[in-house]
Amino acid sequence: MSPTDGERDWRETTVRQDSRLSRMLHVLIHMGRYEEAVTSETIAAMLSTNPVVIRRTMAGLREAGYVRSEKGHGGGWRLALPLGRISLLDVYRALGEPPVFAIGLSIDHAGCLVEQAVNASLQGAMAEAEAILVARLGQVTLADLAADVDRRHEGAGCNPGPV
Amino acid sequence: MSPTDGERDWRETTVRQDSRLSRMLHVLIHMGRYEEAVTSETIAAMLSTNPVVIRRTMAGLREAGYVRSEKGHGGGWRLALPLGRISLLDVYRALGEPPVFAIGLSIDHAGCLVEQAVNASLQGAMAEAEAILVARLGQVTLADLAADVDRRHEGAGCNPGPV
DNA sequence: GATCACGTAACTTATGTTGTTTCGAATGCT
DNA sequence: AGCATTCGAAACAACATAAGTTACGTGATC
Repeated sequence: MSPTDGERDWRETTVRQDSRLSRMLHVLIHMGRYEEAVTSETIAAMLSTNPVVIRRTMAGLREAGYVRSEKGHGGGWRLALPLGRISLLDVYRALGEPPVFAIGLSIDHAGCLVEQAVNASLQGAMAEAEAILVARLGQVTLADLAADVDRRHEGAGCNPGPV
Repeated sequence: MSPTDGERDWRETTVRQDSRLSRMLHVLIHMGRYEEAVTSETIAAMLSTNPVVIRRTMAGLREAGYVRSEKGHGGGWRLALPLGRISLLDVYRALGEPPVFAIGLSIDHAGCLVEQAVNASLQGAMAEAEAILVARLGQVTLADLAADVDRRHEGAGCNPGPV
């Protein structure tokens, strides 16, 4: 019965909910508190994950010029810019602008006017929502968040290792 | 924390990009053009998918009172309300309010002030974006979309089966 | 009662972040 | 020079969930 056997043009993309932005912001703000280089291992312990995951994710930030990495003794990661020069939007973009929405459009029937109308409406709403999100992310710098932290309590931080 | 009681929880979960909303809107508008019952099989052919997927997805719409299903000869799915009485938001909610965002928060370290500040900022931005999205979805009815279709072209529709 | 069509359960598929291991390359200390 | 440290990158498994599929039961119509 299956109407279209060969047709696989489903443009379906799976998107695991992506916590890279949240995690990298966390890391960068911590880095802003210390001048010394931080190793991937230390950061991984901080986030309860693996050093390789850290390197993989921070690679985008390095290419965008927000952090630098150094090998060998005393090496690790350092901020390349002050926190005030990095917005949440900058980090988001450095991560490759991962998909914002978990809601997708079905584009099976490009010629169907109903689908066109549906998708145009949904797309418009999502574009507007994304514009708001991007605008807000662009207005907040990492320094702003660091100040929030100071406002919440003096000097407390995350311990490396599990909570 | 817990800014709002009904607030979505941003736990780390995998989320495949969800085209159910788009697809159901598509189906409902088509149903608005015919008075007769439409079988899951016909709808499935229309969307190049499986009847069971249709039943599974439409179950939410039925429970919410937007469609009715009848078994046996001449059975199938019918609208329970005129298109003008159903907003895109209604459909979204009938589907169980699936996750809007593919961006998640890391909540590994509930006691970490940095994480709290990061998540509060991200959550605020996402909540605002979601509010915009919900507002827009609530303003558009299925009848509005059907009118868009008429405006684009007279009477053309999707043929059951592949495009 | 035979057929049609939905209802539901159970299983498989597909996809991308994440987790992990492993090797190589570059850096710095002894 | 030799060696420990640390990043870089490739390769693979794990995980979660919408979508796809199969199978069987239930109820309505002819």
